[in-house]
Amino acid sequence: MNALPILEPVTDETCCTPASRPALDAEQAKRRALVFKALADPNRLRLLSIIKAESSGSTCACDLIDPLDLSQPTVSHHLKILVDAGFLHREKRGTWAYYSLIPGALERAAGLLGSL
Amino acid sequence: MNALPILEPVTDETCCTPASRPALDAEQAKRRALVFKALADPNRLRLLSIIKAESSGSTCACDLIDPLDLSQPTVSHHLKILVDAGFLHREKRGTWAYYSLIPGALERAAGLLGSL
DNA sequence: CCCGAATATTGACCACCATCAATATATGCA
DNA sequence: TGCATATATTGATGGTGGTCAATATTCGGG
Repeated sequence: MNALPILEPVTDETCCTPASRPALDAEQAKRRALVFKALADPNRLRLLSIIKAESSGSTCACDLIDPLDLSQPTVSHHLKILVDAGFLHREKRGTWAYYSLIPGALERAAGLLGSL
Repeated sequence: MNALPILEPVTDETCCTPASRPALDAEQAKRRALVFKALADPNRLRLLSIIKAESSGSTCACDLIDPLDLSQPTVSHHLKILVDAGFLHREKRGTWAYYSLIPGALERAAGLLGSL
C-alpha cells in the first residue's frame, strides 16, 4: 500500500530551504525518487508538455495517442503513472477521459531539487 | 557519440518561458528524460544531498560509502551516473576522488520542469 | 620497485519497466 | 437491449537498471 500521493502538498520538506539541512534519510529519498521516476520517460514528458500546452485546461486522452507514436494501452499506462505521481488529474466525461495538470505540481517537483 | 552532457548550459530551451510553446519533440524529450533518470534513484538523491550539505565544496568518495548502505562499486557507479548527467564534478587528488555539485545544475534541472 | 589503499571497471544476476496484442469495462445511442 | 466507441486492464516479452563479488587501475610511501 503506501498509497500516498507522491507529490504531497507544501510541507516543511518542500519549502523554506534552511541554510543547512541534514542529508536526506532513506525514506524521504525513496519517496522523492518516485516523483523523478515518473518524469524519467520521454513519452511521459511529452504527455505533460502537450497537456500543458493546451489552451483549454484539459486534454482528451484521444488527442494524446496520435502525437506520441504509441499504442492506446501504452498511453493509458503512462497517463496512469502521471496521475498516481500527482502530476495529472483525470476527469471522465461520458466515454472520454480528460486530463489536466494539477496546479503547482511541476513547481513542487522542481522545489524538491532545491531542497535536497 | 552523442556524448553531450545532458544538463546543457542555459539555452533557449531552458529559460525565458514564453507564454505558449510547441510541445516537446521526441528528441528533446529523450534528452530531458535522461536528466530525470539520473535523479530517479533514492541513493543518487542521497548522494546529491550529502554532497550539497557538505560545508566544504567537495566530498571525498570515501565519505559517501558508509552513509548509504551500498558496496563501494555501487556507490562509484551512482557517482559516475551523476557526473555523466552533469550534476557532479569529479576531481582526483592522489588516490582520492572528490566530488562537488556543479553550480546551477540542480537549478537548471528544476528549470526543465518549468519549461515543459 | 614493490606493497597497500582508494577508486573504477567488468561480468553476472535479479527486479523492474516500457511496450504491445488481446481482452475487459463502461458509456452513449438506436 | 444490443451495438459501437473510448478507455482501462491483463499477460507476455524484450530491454534496462541496481546491485554485488571479483578484478583492474592508479597512486603514494617505504
